[in-house]
Amino acid sequence: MYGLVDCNNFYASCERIFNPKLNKKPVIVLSNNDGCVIARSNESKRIGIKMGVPAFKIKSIIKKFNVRVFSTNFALYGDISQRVMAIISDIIPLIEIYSIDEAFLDLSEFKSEELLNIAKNIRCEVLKCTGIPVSIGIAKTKTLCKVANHIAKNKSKNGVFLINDINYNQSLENISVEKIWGVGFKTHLFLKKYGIITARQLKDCNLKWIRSNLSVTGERMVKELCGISCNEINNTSITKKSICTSRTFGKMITSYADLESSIAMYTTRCAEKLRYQSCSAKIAHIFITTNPFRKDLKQNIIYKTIQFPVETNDTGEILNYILRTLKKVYQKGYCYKKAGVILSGIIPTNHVQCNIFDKKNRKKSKIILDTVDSINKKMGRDFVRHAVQGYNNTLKLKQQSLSPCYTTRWGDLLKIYI
DNA sequence: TCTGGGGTCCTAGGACCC
DNA sequence: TCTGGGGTCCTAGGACCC
Repeated sequence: MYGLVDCNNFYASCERIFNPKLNKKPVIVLSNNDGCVIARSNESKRIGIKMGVPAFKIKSIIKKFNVRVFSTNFALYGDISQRVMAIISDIIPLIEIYSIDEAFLDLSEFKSEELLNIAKNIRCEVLKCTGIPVSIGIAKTKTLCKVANHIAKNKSKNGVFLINDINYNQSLENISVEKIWGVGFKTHLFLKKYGIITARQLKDCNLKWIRSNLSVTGERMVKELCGISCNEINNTSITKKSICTSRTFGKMITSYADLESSIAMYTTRCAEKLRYQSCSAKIAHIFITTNPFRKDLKQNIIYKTIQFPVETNDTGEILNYILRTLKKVYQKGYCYKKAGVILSGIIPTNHVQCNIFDKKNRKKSKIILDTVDSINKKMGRDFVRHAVQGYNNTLKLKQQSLSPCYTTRWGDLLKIYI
């Protein structure tokens, strides 16, 4: 048996921990630049605020219902997430951290009659130690756990639900197919065309037909709905196969210098992430796009791939390749709105095969990189930086409603007056 | 005025090999 | 008239996830 712990309205719940005045009030959290809604408390869902809607389109609702609005505070959410995961790990030895607010549990070692009590215990502990409410679904496969979790979020279930032989068919009957893990926009349209509306109908589909129309991923999904596990707990690999840093700019950018310093910053972040997982990359992609919502402006998308001669995680070296390419592909006369850097072809640094013509002293640069990383860790991000990154404040994110970093910054520590 | 960021996996088709 | 058979590797693009 598997379990799935899912934090309820995670970002909104994080904002409430240190600000109990927000309890029972509608809360929303916005994406970067305070653009779109990316988290909603139950109260916000009830007044009709949809996921992903641009903030400027719901101004009147925010005012009318006095919705509490927050900019994203990833330092806070990331730290709270680690605490939640640590508590779950203390109770269940084998877990897979699936996302910032979800973890799958391997429950195969436990007796079936214990399962509900274990889940209730996890719920209590997480709430007591972090203030985050969670829901837990238990079932034979991960996909069914997702269904169980969905049901657990129903008020009458008290946050815990187990799918067993008795309630199995009924549970699938009551859930529509687009809620199933792995059914997205396109698949939903396809299934609808054939009259497949409920999860139970999907479960009863012919596997060969599913395979030929929805490929092996669809086949696995349906098997999982039938209770055949195709997706084990994976707690091994934390190394990423691609690493991306991209941002939408607060203001549109026209100058090459601004573009260059932003690309330099994304490159720096990517290289840091790469070193953090002790890996090196062979390929970089850069992209720069104009604002697709501004139909009145000329549109342009630049996308370029760069191969390095040897895999590397050296910020300076990668910057060199990327900025030289940027200079070549940059086109004047457009208002750019978004840019990013992606690194791929990632392997562990100790697997890197040297190039006979490689002139770089890699031992020396490793010492420099380690030193820079350790200084920046102690003194704060970008304390030591490449000059090309600049100190340009016009590239800063718009974050008008940022809450304090209660748990990660000394200056933001909560003060209590008695 | 204003519209996020970061990932994974699969497949088809091209280029190549003997 | 008629033009084989069996592979691998790579990449772009699609679909999905949070």
